[in-house]
Amino acid sequence: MSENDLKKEVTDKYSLRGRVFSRLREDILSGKYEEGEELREVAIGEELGVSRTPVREAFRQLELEGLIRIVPNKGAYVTGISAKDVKDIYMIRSRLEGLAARWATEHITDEQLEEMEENVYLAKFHAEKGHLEQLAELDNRFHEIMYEASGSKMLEHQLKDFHQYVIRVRKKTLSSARGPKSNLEHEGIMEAIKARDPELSEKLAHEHIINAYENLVKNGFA
Amino acid sequence: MSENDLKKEVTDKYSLRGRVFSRLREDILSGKYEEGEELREVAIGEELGVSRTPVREAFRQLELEGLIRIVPNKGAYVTGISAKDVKDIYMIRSRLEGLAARWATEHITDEQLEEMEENVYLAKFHAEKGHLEQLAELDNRFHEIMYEASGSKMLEHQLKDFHQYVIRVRKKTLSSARGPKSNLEHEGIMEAIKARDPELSEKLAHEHIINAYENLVKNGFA
DNA sequence: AAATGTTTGATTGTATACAATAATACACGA
DNA sequence: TCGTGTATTATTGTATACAATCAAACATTT
Repeated sequence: MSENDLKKEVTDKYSLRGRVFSRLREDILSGKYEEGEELREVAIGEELGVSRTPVREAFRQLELEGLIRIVPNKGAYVTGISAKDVKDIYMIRSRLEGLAARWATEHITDEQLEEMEENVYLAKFHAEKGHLEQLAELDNRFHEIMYEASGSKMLEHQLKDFHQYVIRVRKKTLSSARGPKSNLEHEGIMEAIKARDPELSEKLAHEHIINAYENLVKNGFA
Repeated sequence: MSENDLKKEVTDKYSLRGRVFSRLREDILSGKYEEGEELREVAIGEELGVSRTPVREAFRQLELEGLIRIVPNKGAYVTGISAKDVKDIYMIRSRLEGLAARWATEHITDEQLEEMEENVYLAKFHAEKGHLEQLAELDNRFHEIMYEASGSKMLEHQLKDFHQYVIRVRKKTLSSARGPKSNLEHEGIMEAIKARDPELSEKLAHEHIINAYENLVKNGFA
């Protein structure tokens, strides 16, 4: 590996620690554990059939990922996300997604561009049919394609990190009917990328996230 | 604590793990350990007088912070920073510093503004005298003030994270003679904040980081 | 009854023993 | 000599035992 990520992906799926980490992350994001709930080392260990050691190491990582909060000598608690946190995340994302779009404009490959076009086209279809599930799936994928096309592991990692929180937030809100409008905006971003206009693609991607946030607020996010 | 940080600061200075973590981070950032150097659990433990357990837990955190890279069943290696990483970091920072300046414009307190003015004033003095050490110190502090003034723990945490890398990079380059120009730009940002012009302050802070990067390149950063 | 001290149990923090893995050195045969 | 297989050793991965800490229940004193 010539180019090493600064923030390494936690991909050690075959160690117990890695499995505990992935599993706990999933469970927290899916809402299995409530906000503020206390996670006990032995209980988690027994549930997953491992000792406390790998559980503790996974805890340390989850703490740094921001999913749990460890109080020394007390315990580990699932962190909550405040309304302000959500706003901050979306505003930060808006800037970084803008940057990703700019870089994608400069580095996207033909294959990636093709997948993007396919994505937008397919989304249009599902929007007409009212398939919200598939629409959400395609929405996520569109952004991932853009991250990958940016050609920056650093930025990709940052944005994927934030995406975790977005997923958690979405769980708390009704899946809105923004799908079609969102897809239209995707199309605009894509066209700007195709036109090799970094200025425009950055601007549109930026606005896209702002719009998503405003939609969230309008839909009564607490 | 009503508002909880999403990404928790690692502040557990009184546990062995916390001390190992802080110490290793310092040593890596200061350059005591070279890029690619392998860190062995027992060796580190012996050096700090602790067993492997706290060392391992600290390793997991350092891995997520991106300072080391853990290869399963092999070892922990100090990560390197490529020229592209540096560029990516500066570009990402440029956007986030812009956002921080915007928010600072909206949320800065009188005390913070006063410290900022003092900072710029003092820096001007040291610039004239050619005190590079103090100038660099004040430079760092200026940005920290802005992070704090942004009123966003999320953003503050992100930017402080990146700052780590900036420090490492600076170690590798001659301390440039950019100090005075940098301070002039700080003054501009501050004036925009004072004038309550978020648009302008974001733009200036953004450009400030771009300039810093270009200076880095000009000064022959590899 | 209120406040304070004490005991007890549960939980985390750390050290250490043992298992699994990987790299190295070496022996052996083609 | 080269390549392959095997033994050895060092290192990480995991489990467990013990120490330190905290919280809650209980007792004691005023």
